[in-house]
Amino acid sequence: MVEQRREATLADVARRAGVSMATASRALSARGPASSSTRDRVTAAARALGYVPNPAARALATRSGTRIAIAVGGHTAHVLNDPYVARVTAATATTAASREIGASLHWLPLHTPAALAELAENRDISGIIVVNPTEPALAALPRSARRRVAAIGIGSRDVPSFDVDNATGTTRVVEHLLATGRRRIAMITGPEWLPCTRRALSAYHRATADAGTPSRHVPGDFTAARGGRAAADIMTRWPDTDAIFALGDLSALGALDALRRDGVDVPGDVAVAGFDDLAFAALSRPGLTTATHPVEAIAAGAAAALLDRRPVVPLTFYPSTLVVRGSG
Amino acid sequence: MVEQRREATLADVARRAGVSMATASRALSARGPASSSTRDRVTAAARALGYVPNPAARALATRSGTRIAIAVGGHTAHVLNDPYVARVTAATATTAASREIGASLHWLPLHTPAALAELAENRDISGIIVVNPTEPALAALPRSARRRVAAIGIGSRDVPSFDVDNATGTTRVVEHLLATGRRRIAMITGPEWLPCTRRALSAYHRATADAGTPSRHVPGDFTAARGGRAAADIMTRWPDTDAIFALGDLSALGALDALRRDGVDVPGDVAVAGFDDLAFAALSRPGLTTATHPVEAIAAGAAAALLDRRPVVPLTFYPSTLVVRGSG
DNA sequence: CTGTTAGCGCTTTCAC
DNA sequence: GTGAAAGCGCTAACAG
Repeated sequence: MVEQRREATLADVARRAGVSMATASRALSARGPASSSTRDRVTAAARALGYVPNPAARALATRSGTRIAIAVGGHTAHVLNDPYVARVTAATATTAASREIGASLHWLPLHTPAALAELAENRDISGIIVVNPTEPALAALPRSARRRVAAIGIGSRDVPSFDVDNATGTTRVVEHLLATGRRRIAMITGPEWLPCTRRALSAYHRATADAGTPSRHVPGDFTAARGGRAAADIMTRWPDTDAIFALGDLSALGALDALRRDGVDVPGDVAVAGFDDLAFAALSRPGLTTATHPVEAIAAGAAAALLDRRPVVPLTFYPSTLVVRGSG
Repeated sequence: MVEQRREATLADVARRAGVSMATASRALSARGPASSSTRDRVTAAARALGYVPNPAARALATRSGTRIAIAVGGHTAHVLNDPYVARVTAATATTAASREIGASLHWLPLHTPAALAELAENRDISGIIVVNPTEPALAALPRSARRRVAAIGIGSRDVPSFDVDNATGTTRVVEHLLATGRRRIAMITGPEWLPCTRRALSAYHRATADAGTPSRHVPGDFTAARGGRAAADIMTRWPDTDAIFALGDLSALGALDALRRDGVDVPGDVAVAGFDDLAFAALSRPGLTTATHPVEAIAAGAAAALLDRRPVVPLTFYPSTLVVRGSG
């Protein structure tokens, strides 16, 4: 740690290394030609001076942007208060910090698919992480947005997707319920406009079909209140249901509560399982059986892909593992 | 919305308004002199061109930074995964978005008070929000950091504090417990090194003293596990305790669970109350009695103070209100 | 009140 | 492989 009166600039580094600023820039950014001896001298000078590049200057010169935007679709700006969104934001802001940039959080009105494209036009934004995008929003992206957008949820030809493997996670949960003797398993999903839960729904259909048991599906919205209503709904329509799997712990906890209130014993009469493994899943009584969701790793992966601008596989799935607790 | 081949720059605006760039800059930023007629012309030109200032250029010229940093003290970087920290980050990133900047999240090792000062040196950072700072960290700040740091927690002569009014919140909770007949109320606080909970502790001491009831205090760390252990500890040391108040819903839920496991009836034998009103406080059985904590408003207030660089009162308290549920 | 003139710190042609 | 020079878009003296 070298103390400097004012922050060292590239000019200082170049001077100390006895080269021009242009050379110093190339050597440091490893872009363009540079002899290895020069590179070493420049690197040494930079370290000696405690040189840290000025992101604003770099952004201005390269038009690369100064922050990574997180965009979340929803009916109201209220989605920005969701704990899941908060986790994504914190993880992104941590990754961003290590690259000397920031993260900003934006609401995308659900019925304005052009909003995402508009964000992508903003040259001050290095890249965008779209959380739970819809197909129309993705389709409205101009080609120029390629490599500038990554999705946590479904992707598209141009937008790589980083997501939890909710198909396998779902399969594991359903198989666990089947293995413990459940035969009439109902599922509560996310909002119907949310495409990224479709894979989970298919996995559920397949798992129940394979077992020769019925499929019973009710959409939710990831809130506890709606989860409770969905559970009541399920028990009315299919009174012999012996397990409820909700895609989201919050909904599952809401379901758990509703069942209990209606005098249904959990897990005696009906098993309940969730998805996400939130901190609170371990605190309910009975504890909530669920599947993990590595949000932090997913957000970090998406952010890194965006910032590194390196070619990336179109679909990256992060594994989800079963967590068995008392509820089912 | 006007479509432009390339983004309009200040030069375009100035040209269209028939003034110099300097004048356009003054007119738009409302800094420095400018006749109102000029101002109007410039504003109109800017709107017509759909002009949006380039934050990177502005940051470079003014050295004002491109992001707001959130710094959280803790023993390990694990504190960055805390849901409370995530809420603060999301709220800050939202406020930042409206100012075209970003937010980054940083861990401050607890025993390196200089880490905060070092962050404050970074000229790419517009301002810092310190979450739960310690006195040594604040004391280590150079004078040059004035107006660049705001605290969510304790402040100092130079650092304004934005915090929930946990003294009043605590008083309300304790008075509620007293009003419902509790007489031996114990309190679980945060870590002992965390100064921002002291006010709450004093309020607790005062409220119990006023009522002529004993004070029973055990430190915690805001986690559920520790809350559970603290509750067990309390019941061992003071078996006649009839209420436990935890400064943090997570701890309260942990306490609730531990009591239940030990066969203690809640609220029959012992009432339990928390603080924060997390989403999950409403989902436990019995529901958790608690006090609200307007994290989003606090973070937005701190961020705005930092970005506006306007004089700010040293201490801003956000009100906390009692939420009575089944646990006490 | 307004225009001119220098930068802010970095990258990037384009010669050499 | 390296250097000179021209910006990126904006603000801040300093004259007038």
